[in-house]
Amino acid sequence: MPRWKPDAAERLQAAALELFDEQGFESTTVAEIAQRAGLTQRTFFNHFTDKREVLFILSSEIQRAVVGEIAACDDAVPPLDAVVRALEVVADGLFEERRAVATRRHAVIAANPELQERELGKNAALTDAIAAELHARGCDPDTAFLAAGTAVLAQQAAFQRWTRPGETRTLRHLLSEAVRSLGTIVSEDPVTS
Amino acid sequence: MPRWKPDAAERLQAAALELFDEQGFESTTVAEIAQRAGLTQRTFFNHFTDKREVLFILSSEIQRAVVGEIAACDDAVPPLDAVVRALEVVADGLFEERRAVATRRHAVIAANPELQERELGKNAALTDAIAAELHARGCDPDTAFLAAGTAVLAQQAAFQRWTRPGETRTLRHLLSEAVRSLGTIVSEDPVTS
DNA sequence: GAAGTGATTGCAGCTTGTGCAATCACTGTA
DNA sequence: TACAGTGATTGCACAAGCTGCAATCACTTC
Repeated sequence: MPRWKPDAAERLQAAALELFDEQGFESTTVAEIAQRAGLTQRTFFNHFTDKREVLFILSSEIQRAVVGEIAACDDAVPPLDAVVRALEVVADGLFEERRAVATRRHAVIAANPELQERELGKNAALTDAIAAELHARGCDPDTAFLAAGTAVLAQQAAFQRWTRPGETRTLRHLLSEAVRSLGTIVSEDPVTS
Repeated sequence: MPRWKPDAAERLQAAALELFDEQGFESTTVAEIAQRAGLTQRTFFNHFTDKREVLFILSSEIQRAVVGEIAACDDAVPPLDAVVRALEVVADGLFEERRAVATRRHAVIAANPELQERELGKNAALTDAIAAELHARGCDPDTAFLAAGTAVLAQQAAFQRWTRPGETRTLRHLLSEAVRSLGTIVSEDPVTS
């Protein structure tokens, strides 16, 4: 018998998601979360830098996956296309099987401004990481940032839809739909054409 | 003689900007800021909901201005173009004359993750407000979000450059340049063409 | 002259988050 | 078997952010 039950971080995340769902983020204390996971407040802060971070366990893995896919992509592929393809692969590999949890989590985040800000921060970090990778592939920094930002924007729109109750299409499908819409929107703009 | 010195919020903002610049955001306490402004911590929290908010006095005004410009725009103008034109007008009307302060403020924000998250939150709020206005003009919600997000992304890229030391071009100029780059990036993408 | 307004303040209290030292089952080594 | 080392967990003390409530007091209004 191990000294401690395993998967402390996962247990904390599950407890947090339940409590935020039941009572809301603000009126849930870290002590409560830890208690439901059979741990203490101090231990919570050993695993997560702050209360919000408990809902973002996966983001570093997602970021690594996306950047890796871009790096593996042929250099001839234009920047935006490279990023979109990477996001599609990751959508299939990491998101699709987690749709149920992702939807609950998304509802919790949507209900609280602090959590929304943290999610925006994670998206920005993803954008910067993508831009850095594009830069490493030879893109100039400004183009890299715009291409990364455009792709993440499409991802955001697709994710929004993907977590709507009643929506059954895959994230990959919604993503390429969003990218197509973007093409229309930008090409209709007199300044760009 | 008035009972209290006027412009408490502005004084607090000036004091905060100085202190954050001198010592950093984290190692500056709200009590310190209030003291330098000749007030107390309690009064600080009467004016601002939290410590970060003191650097974002103008954002509500900016948001109102942008939305107003879009509303005043001819309905025949396509969505992205309408938003970009509005951002250009506001760039001239609210930003250009504040370049010096904006640059100091931007440096402070860039140095602290919490402040960056708050700025992302403000940009997201702006995006949502723009999308709502586009929707009111007849856009479907998804197109509205993508058009708003694209414009704000360009604004972000332009603002980034505008606050770089040595950069002398106007924000309006940098903004239309960013929009043009976006056009190139998106039109080079096989998926959208 | 009396009553009302509103920006400011003090204070008590809760929560978040950190530093530091201690615990204690498990592991590897002599 | 003995014994030192590792590492996840914990308690405690404490700084700082933030809130609710009641009080102050110059200025305004009737």
